[in-house]
Amino acid sequence: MPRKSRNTKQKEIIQSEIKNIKNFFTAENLYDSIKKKYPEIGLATIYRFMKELRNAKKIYTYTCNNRQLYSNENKSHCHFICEETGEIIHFDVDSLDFLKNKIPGSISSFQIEVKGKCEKCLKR
Amino acid sequence: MPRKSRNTKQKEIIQSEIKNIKNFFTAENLYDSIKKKYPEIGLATIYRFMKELRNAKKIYTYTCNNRQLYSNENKSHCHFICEETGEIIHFDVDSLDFLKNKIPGSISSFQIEVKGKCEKCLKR
DNA sequence: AAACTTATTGATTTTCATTCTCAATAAGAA
DNA sequence: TTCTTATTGAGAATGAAAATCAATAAGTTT
Repeated sequence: MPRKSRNTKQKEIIQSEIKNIKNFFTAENLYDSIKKKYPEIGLATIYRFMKELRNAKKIYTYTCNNRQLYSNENKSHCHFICEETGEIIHFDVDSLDFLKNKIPGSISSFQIEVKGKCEKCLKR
Repeated sequence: MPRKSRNTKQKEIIQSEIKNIKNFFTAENLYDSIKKKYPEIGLATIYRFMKELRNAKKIYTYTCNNRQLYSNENKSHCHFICEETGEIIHFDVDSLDFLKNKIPGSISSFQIEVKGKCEKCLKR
């Protein structure tokens, strides 16, 4: 843990790229899109800086399919996985009432993963 | 995908060991406890058979801390992670109402992960 | 019970996302 | 300009889970 953080070209590049992303993205997603303009960027730098941004609460992180997902606006990530087909369907919950009096602290983000059978499979 | 499944000593051992477990457990947990009585068991066999049991819906699987968790009874797994200390606190939800009309199919299991600041950290 | 087919095993290797290492570079204070 | 040290990028390391494969064994067929 360095005592003082420095502003670098790489951090600017990453942050300005993130600003344009509306949905969830992986480190590889980010790496690929930045590499087009700045081929000299390193994947390790992405991972490192994303961690810094997460600690600074400037982005939110989730896990989907054993991969880390990042988001700069969504404070929740919910998906339904069909156990037959493996299909992933995203959904939203509008209220946090279901967490009321469950959480011993303050909430900054959450994710829900539901497994089951999708409608197509139920009809078969 | 074999056409016909066979009953083996190893499968019996694993299943009878699982029956005694009340909480969530990892493949390593299972491997370690079985190895005491049956040192010849292979870790690959555990992973393989757990997958088979999952597909047969005889156990439920969750992800916690980037590790796969298994359970033979719990149909849900909920935890709260303190972003400051990394402490993990488990909790339960009693009703599935919050998922009503959100899920395009039937639900067999679910997990919730909440991130935030625990009470100790809030007081500091 | 012997022969036969093929599912299963266990040791090992591979995978793949993420983290670590470390020498070289560069931010920004002095 | 010099100096301290945070940051970088390439590549190696990590670790859980999956894949490989020759040897073994389940259980069906004679």
